[in-house]
Order: sequence, then structure tokens, then C-alpha cells
Amino acid sequence: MITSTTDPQPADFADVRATNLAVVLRSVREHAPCSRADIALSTGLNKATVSSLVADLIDRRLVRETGLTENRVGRPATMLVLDGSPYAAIGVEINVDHVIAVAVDLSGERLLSWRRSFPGATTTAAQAVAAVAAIVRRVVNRMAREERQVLGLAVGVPGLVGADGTVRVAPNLGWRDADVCGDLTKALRDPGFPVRVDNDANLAALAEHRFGPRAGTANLVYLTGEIGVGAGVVLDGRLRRGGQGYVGEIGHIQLDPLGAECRCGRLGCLEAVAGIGAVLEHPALSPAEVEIELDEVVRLARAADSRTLSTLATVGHNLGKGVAMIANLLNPEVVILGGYYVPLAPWLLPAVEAELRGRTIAPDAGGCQVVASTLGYGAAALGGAARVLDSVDSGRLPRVS
Amino acid sequence: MITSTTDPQPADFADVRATNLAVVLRSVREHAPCSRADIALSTGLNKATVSSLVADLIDRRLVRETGLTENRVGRPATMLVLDGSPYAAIGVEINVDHVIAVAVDLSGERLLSWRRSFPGATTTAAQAVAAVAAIVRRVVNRMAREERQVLGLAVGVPGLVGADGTVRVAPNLGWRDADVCGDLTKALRDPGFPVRVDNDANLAALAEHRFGPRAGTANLVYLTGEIGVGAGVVLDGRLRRGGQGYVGEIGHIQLDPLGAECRCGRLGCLEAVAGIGAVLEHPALSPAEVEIELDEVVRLARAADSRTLSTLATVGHNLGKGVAMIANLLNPEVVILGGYYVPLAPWLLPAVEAELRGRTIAPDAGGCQVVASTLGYGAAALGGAARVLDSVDSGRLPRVS
DNA sequence: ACTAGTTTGTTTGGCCAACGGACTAACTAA
DNA sequence: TTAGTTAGTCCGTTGGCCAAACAAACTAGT
Repeated sequence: MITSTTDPQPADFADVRATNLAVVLRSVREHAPCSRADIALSTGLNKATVSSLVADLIDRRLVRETGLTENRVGRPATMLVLDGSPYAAIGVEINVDHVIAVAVDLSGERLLSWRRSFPGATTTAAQAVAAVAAIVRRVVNRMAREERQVLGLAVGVPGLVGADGTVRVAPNLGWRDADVCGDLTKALRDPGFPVRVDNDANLAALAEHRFGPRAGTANLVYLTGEIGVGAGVVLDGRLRRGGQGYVGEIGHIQLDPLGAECRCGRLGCLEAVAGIGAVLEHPALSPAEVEIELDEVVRLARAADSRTLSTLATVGHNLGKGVAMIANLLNPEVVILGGYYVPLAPWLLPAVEAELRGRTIAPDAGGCQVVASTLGYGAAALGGAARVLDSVDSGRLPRVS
Repeated sequence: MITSTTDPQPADFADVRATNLAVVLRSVREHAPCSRADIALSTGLNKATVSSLVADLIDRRLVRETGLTENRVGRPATMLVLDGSPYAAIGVEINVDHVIAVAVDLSGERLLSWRRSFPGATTTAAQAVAAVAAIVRRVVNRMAREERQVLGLAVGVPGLVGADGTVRVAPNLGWRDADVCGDLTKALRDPGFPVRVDNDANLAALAEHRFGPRAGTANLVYLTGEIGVGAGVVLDGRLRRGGQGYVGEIGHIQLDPLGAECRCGRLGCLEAVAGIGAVLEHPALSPAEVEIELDEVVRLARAADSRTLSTLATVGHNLGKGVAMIANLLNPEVVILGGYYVPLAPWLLPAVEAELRGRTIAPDAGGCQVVASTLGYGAAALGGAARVLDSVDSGRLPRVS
């Protein structure tokens, strides 16, 4: 059955065409290299229809023919692959002290991955927007030199982002009601591609959903382990944002009424008892110092320093409470730990899993697994690119040249 | 754009037709009585197309012409309404000591609402299935006498229900791994309509989503207040079930590590500190006794008995912690309190709202409101019927006779 | 009463996209 | 060389939407 996202939308031929173009595009992405006959078989579309759709995709330079099969019975098949060269999707993430920009081609191949530090300790929204605009302009120029058309840009911000791309609150950046999307669009002056702003955890979840080892998992949750803790939630194959776009704000849920005081003033927030701050000795460090001290923690843990191990176990158990909450409420197939949790995962995961299993009412934790992200730093930026590719995959193809 | 629920599904004409039939059907449901021209205007479909679609719906007896407009300029319009008479949707809920069966017609009009108590104190799955089969047979007979075709049946069970309709665990019923859906289908012997089993909170959420005062709200959460506490979650307009169907199992999330002991053996579960058990004096009562004692609590609260008010305030604050968790993680537009929470709502809601506002990181609680359900007992049964109507609305129309 | 204007809903013809089957193309195997 | 196999195109058909013309049935104004 056809089901439109916004319900009362009628369908016509154009929709059928767009749907089937997207189906074929996804099929090529999944099975490349493959022949038209393969696509017809795997999608159930008629061979003639597939030929027509593929011709259309080739016209749009989304798909490319690449040689023939050999040494097989029957007529050789002309193989199809996604055409990587003519397009690019850009993702950016804004962090406390730096921005990361990533560009990928249509097949998800990473074209570039740039990082730029902010000069000062704190950054206003306007400064950040200027920095993002600058780096994006450079990326766009690079793409233009490679004769790629930019399909879109998505920017991840650690904070509450409304549906319109306005940043309502970003505690770690100190922002409030900043129209990042509007300002950025203005700063880029008629960029010719859509610009979107989203929560960093949301985009990182999308990155895992498209590029991670568990790509394609219909229900997954990504937990950021930065200064703050947030979650990106994919349910039934799509990112869920809720009524105002604030899904996954798990950082200040109280785990223990008698727990440590959080930066937000409340007691026992997940962020306070299971955030990176609970791992390190000295609170309120700069990001660079955090990394240094984190390395030291890893070194001590490797050396089986008992105090470090006990701290990590405590944090792991606290984190496990949070993961169990997610498992009970959202029943994902997998919860992916990102950010600073990744290097600490060997010591955190046992405690997390123990808590998860002990606290979920569903047998076997509802089939929920916990893993550390393998995407590395810049997951949200990569997710921004995934966001752009998603919109292509769901049928917003670039106009034929 | 057309977006299929299971992604790689290609579309063809039949899909366009089914989509547009459903669009017109929903339009009639929403704007009835209305003319073909009204539908064309509101859906954007062509007048000719609407005529053809309406003719099809009339053939299927889903829609009926009802008189002409008068005293208006121009040719009088033939008004259309949903045809209530030829179909029925059945919903059933299984409770600890009784079952409730509800039938509604296509327009949601309630045709009957039957309740049947179980004889013994406890009921096995087999006994319950037999009782449900018996009451459903009687409902089906009644519908047959009224010459209605039964479109489907959905049964709500308070427990973990897998995607296949198997009840994995139902603590309050004492069931484990009961194939309720399979057994019920067998007991009904080729019923000629689809039989589904779902979690009671899920169905109640659907009931609110279709019939409640906040019907149509894209993101809502229903909280059951029975012996156990569970949540049904509607996000982006659809019920979300997660990986194995266990979304919303909030009852045994720990609110306070030092809280009261729960029936599950853990400490400080939501169910233990905010369930109905925390309101009443005597734990482990039979459902009938609970109702009696609940009436007494309401009486005392009305009389401003200070101990009762303080108990309710405590429970309200605890419940508020749970609602805040939901608001932070899922960001719904509304959380609806059901079951035993409804009569207690006047005393619970102030505390719940205070906690909600104090514990949500998003400004204004992310736009989340808390209200008491107005659907009364049998919400899950009504939701079962809603589940059946949903599948009609999304395009699974009954075959033309 | 008659005409002009308005609105409804049907009819007609055109268009578009998918489909099935026939057909051509290009290979392997014997 | 021939038979068999597989790939992809061509062509006529089908089905559903659309635009526009048209018929139907009313009100309003003279």
C-alpha cells in the first residue's frame, strides 16, 4: 500500500514514477553492481519499466553503466552502479570548540572531512554561523571544482532544535533562540541547495542508520557521549522528532534523587552521573583538556588501576540505567554509544549490559543490544550528509540537467 | 510523495487507486456530510476522479448518498456520508477479572459495548481465549442479524505482546508465552476477518488518537493506570511498536533507588510508587475491591482529608517524574492518563504538571500537555475497533460485494 | 415567466506510466 | 553450427488521473 507521510495527500502518476525511481535507486545502491534484469527481479517491477526508470536515472546522472558481465551463459548484462561523480551531500557538525564538515557522494563515499577549530573559548551563534558558512563555502567551491552539484546541507547542533531549524537552547554552547538555519541560509546567499539544521544526536543516529555496521536497522537509538548526553531515535526506519523536535532529550532525566548535582541544578541527572564529567577528575574542563584527561583514564583503565575501574563501573551502571529506560520505553534493536563513550566502551559495556538485562521487563531485554559506535568523531556531520541522501532516496531527485 | 511503509515496495496504478480511495474515504469521514465537489476541493483531486472514486466507495457500501442541498445558488449537491450500516469493527480488551467487547460502525458510532466477568479469581490464557471467543461469537451473530459484515477484530491484553500476537508475559494475568492470536483464531474457526492481538496501552492510545478529544494529534502517549502501568506511543501519526513490539513498557522503570518495593522485586519502579497500589491502603486487592476502595479515596479527597491529599500529591509527583521522562524522551504533544488515574486526576494533575515543568529540559515542557482520558473504561476495547478502522482508512477496503 | 448566472456532477478525449509478451541481441555449451 | 540461455527493447494494452466541455438543476433579477 502507498501511505503518504502527511495523510490526506492524493497520489497520481508523478508519484508512482517518483516512488519507483526511488525504489530503483535504492535497489542499485543496495545491490550494485547489478543489471536491469536483477533490479526487475528484486523489485518486482516489469523489465520494461525498469529500463525506462534506469534511463531516467542515467539522464539525471544518478546511475551509470559500467561494463558488461563476462563468461556467463546468455547475453551479457550491462552492469549499473551509482554514479558517484556528479553530486555531493554536505554535513556539518558544530561543537563547543570546533566545526567538522563532511562531504560524501551519492554512494556514501567520503569525499572530504575537514575540521576547523574556533579561536576563542566560547563562541556565539553568529560567530559559529559565520565559521560554518566559511567552511561550507570552501567545501562548495571544492565540489564545484570537481564539477559536483551539491544536493543539500544539514548542520548538527548540540541542543534543542525546533522544526524550523531554530536553536531554542544549546546549553554547552550558551545559545538561546538562535535562528541558525535562517542566518546560515542568508550567509550562504542563495546557495541553490536546501539547508537544514538538526540536533546532533538525531543526525548521528541517521549516520548509524545509513553508514554504521547496523545500517538499515529499523529501530535504533544513538546516545551521544559528549559534555551533554542526548539521544537520536529511529523508529520504524525513520528519525522521529516528536511534536516540537525534542525527542531524545535524555540528558536531564533523573536517575537518582540523591545523585550528584548537575550543571542544570537538578540532582542525579543522567548527564551528571553517566556523562563524561562523571568519568573525569576535574569538572568544567575545556574540550581539549577533556581529551587529554580521557586518554589518561583509558591508560589507567588499561593498566587496571582499581580506582579508575571502579569509577568506570559506576558510570557504566548509571549509563545502563539510562539505556534500560530507553529499552523499556522505545524497544530498539540496538542502542549505539557514541562520542567519548567509544574509547571507554570496553569498561563501560559490561556494566551497561548488566543493568540493561536487570532492568528491562521484556525477556532478553526486548532483543536490545548495546554497542559502541564505530563511526568515529564527526558522526553527526556524517549524519548530516546521510540526511541529505535520505531525502534523495525517498524521492526528491535532483532535476534533470 | 508516496512513501511505502516497507520501503522497497514499488507502486503501480492499483496503489494510486487505493491511496485515493482512502483519501476520499477519510475526507468524507472528516467533512461529512459533503458533496463530491467539496471533496474535490479539499483533496485537490479532479472532480471526475472524485466521482469515479465515490462511485467505487458506494459500490463497496462504504459511503452513501443522503439527500440534496436546498436553498443555495446553483445546482443542488448530493451529499455524501459514511455508510454506517453494512460494516462493523470489533474491539475486545482482556482484564484481570473481565472482558469488554465493543463494536463500532464505519463512522465510529458505537454499536454495542458488552462486559462479561470471569467466574474465578484468576484466569488462564485458555480460559480467557474461550471467553473472548464466546463473546466475539455473540457479537458477530448480533452483527450478522443487523446484516453487517465484520471488518476485523483486535484484542487488547495487559502485557508484552509480540509482533505475531503472542503474549510473552502478562504479569497481572499470570500468563507466559500464550499464543492468544493463534488460539483465538482457531477457536473462532475461520472467522472470515482478520484477528489481531495487541498490548492494551497501544490500543488505548489508538482509541485516543481516533476518538478522543485530542484525536488526530500526531504525537501522543497514553498511560494506563491499572494494576500495572504501561504506555501506548503514537509518533508521527502512527502507533510505534519498536523492534519486538514492546514500546512503552514504562511500569518498571526505576524512579527512585530507595523507593518502595515493587511486585517485580525491584525497588522504586514507577508502578510501585505511582501505580494504583501506591494510592490504596491495602496492597494486592482484587479488582472489585480496588474499585470500592478507590471510590473511598475519591470521597476522602473530595472531603479534603489531609492524609489522602498528601498521598495523592506524593503519587502525583511520582507520576509526574514518569511523565517528564516521557516528555523528555518522546516529546509528545499530549500525555493522556487513563484507567484509575481518571477519577483521581483532579488531585494528581497539579503535582504531575509541576514535576513535568520542573523536569523537562525543553522550554514549556516541549509543548507537552497532560490530561485525563475522557473515554471511560473500555478504552482499549474501543482502541481495538480503532485499530480495525485504521487499517480500512489506510487503504485495506473490504472487497466489493 | 424568462433569462442570466451559478454550482454540481458526468462525459469525452488525452496523457502517462506500468505491464505482458514478442522480439532482438549476444553470449555459452555441445 | 545449432540449441539453449539470458538481457534488454519494442509495442500494444490497460488503467487511472486530468482538463475541458457539457448537461442538469437550482437562484436571482427583471
